[in-house]
Amino acid sequence: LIYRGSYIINWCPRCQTALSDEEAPHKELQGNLYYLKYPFKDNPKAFVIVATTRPETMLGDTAVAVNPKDKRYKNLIGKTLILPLIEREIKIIKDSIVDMKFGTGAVKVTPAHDPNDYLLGKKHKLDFINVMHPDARMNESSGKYKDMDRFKARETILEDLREKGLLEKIEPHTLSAGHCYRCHTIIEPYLSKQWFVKMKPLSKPALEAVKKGKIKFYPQRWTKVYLNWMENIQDWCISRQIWWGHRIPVYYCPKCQESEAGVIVSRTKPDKCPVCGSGGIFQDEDVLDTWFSSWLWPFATFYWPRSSEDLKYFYPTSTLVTAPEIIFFWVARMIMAGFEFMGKEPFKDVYIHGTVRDVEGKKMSKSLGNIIDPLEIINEYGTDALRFSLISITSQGQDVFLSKERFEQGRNFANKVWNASRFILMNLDEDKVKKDLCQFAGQEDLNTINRWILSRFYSLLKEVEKNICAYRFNEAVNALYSFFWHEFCDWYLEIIKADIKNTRNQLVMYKVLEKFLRTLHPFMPFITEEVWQRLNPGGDSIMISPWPHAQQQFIDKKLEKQMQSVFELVTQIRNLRGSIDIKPEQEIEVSVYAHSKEKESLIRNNSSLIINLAGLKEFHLLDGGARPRASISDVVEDVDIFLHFTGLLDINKEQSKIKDKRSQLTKIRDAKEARLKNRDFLKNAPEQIVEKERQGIEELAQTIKRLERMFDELKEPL
RNA sequence: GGGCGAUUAGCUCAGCUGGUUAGAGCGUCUGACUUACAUUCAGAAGGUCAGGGGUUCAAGUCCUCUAUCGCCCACCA
Repeated sequence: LIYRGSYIINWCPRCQTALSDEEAPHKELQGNLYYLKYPFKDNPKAFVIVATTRPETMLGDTAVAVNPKDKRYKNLIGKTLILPLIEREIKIIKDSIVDMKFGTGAVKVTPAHDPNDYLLGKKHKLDFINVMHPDARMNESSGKYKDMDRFKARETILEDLREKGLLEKIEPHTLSAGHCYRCHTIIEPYLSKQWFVKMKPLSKPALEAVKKGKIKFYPQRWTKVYLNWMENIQDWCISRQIWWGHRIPVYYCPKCQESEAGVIVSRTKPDKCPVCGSGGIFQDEDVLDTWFSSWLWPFATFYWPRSSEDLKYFYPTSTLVTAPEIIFFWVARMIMAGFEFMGKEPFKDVYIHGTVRDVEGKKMSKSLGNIIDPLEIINEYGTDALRFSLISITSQGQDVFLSKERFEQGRNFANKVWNASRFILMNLDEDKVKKDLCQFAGQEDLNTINRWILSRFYSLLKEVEKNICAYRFNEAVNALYSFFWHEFCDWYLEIIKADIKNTRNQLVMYKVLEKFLRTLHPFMPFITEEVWQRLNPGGDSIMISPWPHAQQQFIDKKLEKQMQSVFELVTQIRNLRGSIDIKPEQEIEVSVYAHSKEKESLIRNNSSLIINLAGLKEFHLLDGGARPRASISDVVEDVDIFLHFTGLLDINKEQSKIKDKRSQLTKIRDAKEARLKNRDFLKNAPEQIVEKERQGIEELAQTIKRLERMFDELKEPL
């Protein structure tokens, strides 16, 4: 599969090494198209005009090519031209590769300096004249331009041609040229003897594997990019004229090196030439492309080619995580090497993450200098904050535009975790928490709030697991964040605070924190470890503690829903209180009327919780009848809320609030009704959906009625 | 010349197989130094989901076209 030969390769004149196509990315350049006149040998007054973007290469021209179908040149094929400045005789040849529409339809052919021209040169047996030194100065084949830099030579040549009247015109032209990935110098297509790998045979199993789904890309869209590259794969130039790398294991006999037998592939240096017996053997000076070493990574890291337990165990691996630009360099090649050397794919999943860009959208890189230094972020915001924030803003391989403010959220969350943990540690009675949680699986022993937080935790755990498996790390992290902050801290800890020494509360707050830490640990390793050590002094590291087991028996979706509606009730009471500027420390009296028995008992069971959270002095559960006197009111779901108010009340203001809410709900109801009526909704929709829709409308209608009643009643009792 | 991504609240972005009144963080506004946390707490305001057309009982989500921005690939001299 490996061969050596002279071909046009990407040559960096600054690094003075060959490069693979992947190492010479094309970039657009604002250049010119130069039209040069090449006179006929038998009639120096007549010309063929050729167009080129690199006039300096004309010194190496060995033909001019035209399309055989091109009427303009039909009669000129086979005629001889005089190459200006060099005064070389060159022929006009025909080839269908020539695009009649580009330039003048006649193209100068420089077989040693252009890949297409190289092919033409081979095909038409033209001379290959290299006109440049390896550093892109013109060489001895360039006549008077010898030793001039390629761009200086370009200018000079153009001047000389203009002087001779051989420069027809110059047109602005955008072109794209390869640039050295390392130093950004414009690549010179250069004829050079290098080592290559034949890629077609290698690509076959690598294509199959992805097509058949043995290897999957996440996000899926990269599959197409991979397949497209693999299908159009070109042979790989693997020799480099640089110092660092694996030296090519090839030895030459100085005398015999031009023949195949004088080129010896060997792990160790041979004593003498197998052909002539000479002892003056020397090793190839070149090294291998770094990726030619790297593509062995999945198995070379496990002692391949020796067999080992590690190799058996770790090959193939499950997931490779990398950046999009690495797909061709590394991923594709590891897959090819995997099949070639191991007979098996090297990994199952390839997760391609996004690129970190600055606020202007430029890729962050050391060479551009637009990086945010991670160490700086760590100093300023913390290591976990850095990690957490990066994960939370990276959704499914989308690029991220990074600025420093992003890390505040991570820092704040770390702070929250720290403080909540501190609070729990401060109040923890150790003898109360060394119990197995499972004995409570039968529940009754636990009150609703404890059952609720356990249900929520295990629901969260399942969600985190699901999202990790789907490579949706941001979703996993956001779920952890909102659970801990907005459920565990905002509601659960606030509620149990009043009775924190209670044995059940102790156990549950401890267990939830402890399990939560383990779940969060992969995303915030340091702070979770620190808290963990304080929670289990002298115990093992959280790193080696098992991932929590999702205890399905604690999950109670109905309870979760019920508690949510209790919390909404509390929020609504706080809202009412806020709307009339009651001081927080002032306790208030609230009555509620539930429109269903179920809701009524739910509220009754949680009344002390409601009283505490809403800061109530008195709380009444009404059983219908008249509206309490001197009160403002609101509705939430199927509950009417009345806040007793003994001071002044701006009736107009209250009425207009109710009116606003009424019109808002009416709008929604109308829209729903219209949808239900307009089309024959009932005919084709699943019965469930229709029923749900109807219920929704019915509920809205009732709420609106209640609001109207409140509106009317508001003036009377006062 | 091909291919891909983006367009959703003032800003930065989530929204997985179409299904309650589209979410978060920041910012803004109102209130609170309530002994875990002011890197905090309790509330509020803010969106014709880039635009046109289509499929569907139902579209931010599917199809199609257009616009703007960005990226990748390609041997047009």
